[in-house]
Amino acid sequence: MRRDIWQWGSFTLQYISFAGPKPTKEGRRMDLHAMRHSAAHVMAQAIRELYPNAQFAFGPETETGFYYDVKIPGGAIGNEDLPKIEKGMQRIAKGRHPFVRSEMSRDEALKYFGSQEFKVKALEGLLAGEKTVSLYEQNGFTDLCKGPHVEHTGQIGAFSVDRIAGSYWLGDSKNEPLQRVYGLCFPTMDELKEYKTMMEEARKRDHREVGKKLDLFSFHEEGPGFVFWHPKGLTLFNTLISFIRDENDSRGSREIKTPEILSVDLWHRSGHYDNFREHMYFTSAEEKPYAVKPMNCPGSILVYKEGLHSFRDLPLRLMEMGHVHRFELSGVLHGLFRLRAFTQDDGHIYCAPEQVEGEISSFVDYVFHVYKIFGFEDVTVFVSTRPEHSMGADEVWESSTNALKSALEKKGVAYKVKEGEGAFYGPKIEFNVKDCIKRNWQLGTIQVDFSMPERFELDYVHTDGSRRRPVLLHRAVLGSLERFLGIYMEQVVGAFPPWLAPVQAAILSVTDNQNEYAKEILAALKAGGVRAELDVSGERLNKKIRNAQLAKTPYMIILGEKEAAARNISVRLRSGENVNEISTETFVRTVGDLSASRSNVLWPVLPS
RNA sequence: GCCGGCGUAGCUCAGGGGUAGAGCAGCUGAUUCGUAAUCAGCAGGCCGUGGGUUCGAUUCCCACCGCCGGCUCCA
Repeated sequence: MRRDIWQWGSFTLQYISFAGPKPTKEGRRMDLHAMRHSAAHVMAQAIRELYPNAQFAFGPETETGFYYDVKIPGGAIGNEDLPKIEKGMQRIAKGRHPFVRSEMSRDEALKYFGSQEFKVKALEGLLAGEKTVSLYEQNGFTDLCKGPHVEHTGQIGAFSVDRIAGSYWLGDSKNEPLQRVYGLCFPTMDELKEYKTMMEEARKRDHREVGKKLDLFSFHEEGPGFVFWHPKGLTLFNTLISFIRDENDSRGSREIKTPEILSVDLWHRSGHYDNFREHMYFTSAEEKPYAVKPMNCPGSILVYKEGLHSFRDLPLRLMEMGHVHRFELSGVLHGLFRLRAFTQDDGHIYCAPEQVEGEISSFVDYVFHVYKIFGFEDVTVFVSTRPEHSMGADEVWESSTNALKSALEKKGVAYKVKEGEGAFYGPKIEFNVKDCIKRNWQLGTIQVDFSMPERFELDYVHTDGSRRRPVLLHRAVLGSLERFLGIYMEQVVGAFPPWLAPVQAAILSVTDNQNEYAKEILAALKAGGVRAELDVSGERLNKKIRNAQLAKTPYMIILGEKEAAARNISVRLRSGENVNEISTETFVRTVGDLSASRSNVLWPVLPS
């Protein structure tokens, strides 16, 4: 598990119910942190029993348990060791061995841990300033540790040794590689089981599997990190774009489109060359250097600079379905979540300084509105401050960060601060949503930028005729459309609402005798704007239904003798319910209405 | 990029130093059937790529590519 809940490309489950101390079956109040930390020590002991020469680095708790970074000189821990380690841990836990704290001077500790190279490094590095250090011992195993721990190993609750992964001393790939052994630990067995069930659920929802099963997209060796959209996936993608386009239009945004490859000079001027180069693709033509755009702002700025702007034009809201390329290390690619090229619903708002707050305020409303439509009701807001790698004066950073905070405060929107997580050109607000299995995802963002307007000498004519510098706001509601679709696929496990479903209706003839009628119905549905497919495969109805059901098709139009004779249709909903013998017009109108309102409902009033 | 694992038919997966198997999907035929898999037959693979070891490699070794899980990074 990663330490931070908003990270994507992976996810972190938050177990709210475990936020604080909790009584165990022993009736004691136990601190979960101490419990997990203690479990790490017990695991270390179990590992040492298996590999007496194991070298231990750090073993902290995580959000779902703990891990320990280990090196086995001349060997490695294998998957087959995990059950052994777990057994060892169970034995130690059963022994109810007390955790005994002691202190010694740093010099003594250096001698004491002489054979543990990482403990020595820790004492010489991180702990160099300490006079004394604390140790914890259980059952003959002593570790350097500041604690606290539970009283004895019997208080550790339910745990399991989960998996093994690579890591480095101090997390730096230049340092020595270590093995990280992850463990899960919860107060009770029920909670451990619940977590494991949830992980199983998450695996089943994996958008890469959904995409394959529903024939939405694929990946190929020939283009690692680049998605290939299939017809059904692209229908989804285009439907999403048309949705967000409508939302933008109704908020006064004008759409533009700018080139994907632009002169390197532009990227020097924008600061991307200095601050973002390692993520950029470069090319050349006629011996002139170009870069493939990793962001859309410079293109938008060129559009703004074309012509003179009056204060009356502001705020000028431009937006672009910008397809950007960003080089990513091969090891981080992950389905639609982490690509090397993706499409942003990327807006750039040029406004007067006094308009910033109002723009932010209405953007917050916009974001909440859209997320709700997708069933993301639980939104967390973060303000990210100046990162190390950045440009601009401190005062400007401070005032723009304050502008963000004050806009949120005036709206009464609660937020948390993420120090040093802003963009290189300005601070930002990030919007996180929680999906239905409690995973957090970062989606939208709005960023204040005083820097680009300066670099590109943007201006507008003020009321008094003087030239003023506008503020640039960068904003995205969905972020990466590809990634958003991946998240949403996992949210609904491929069962898209009618308005998004690539195939809205599957027309199933009961026997071949209805195939002609089925073709008529197909034409009628298509004419009515319903995305429909015909199944005249000669399979039995059961099989046709099964196929449509596995494809998560919202509506199955069943056409048998009865319907053909009465010239009506029967609808089986994805939910299993039926709306029998209605007119094609009623069906088209109903699906149309539900789609127009982006409803999640399959049918307005379910038959009883 | 780094650490570890994996790569066999369109998909899911068995197998294993003597040259490959299942289920589903596909094709053909029969069946014409009312709410989650009709039956039978056929076809389908340079066992990721390139080297090496060997009489012989898909199997063992090495390198590369890709994928998966992590580290780091990130939309």
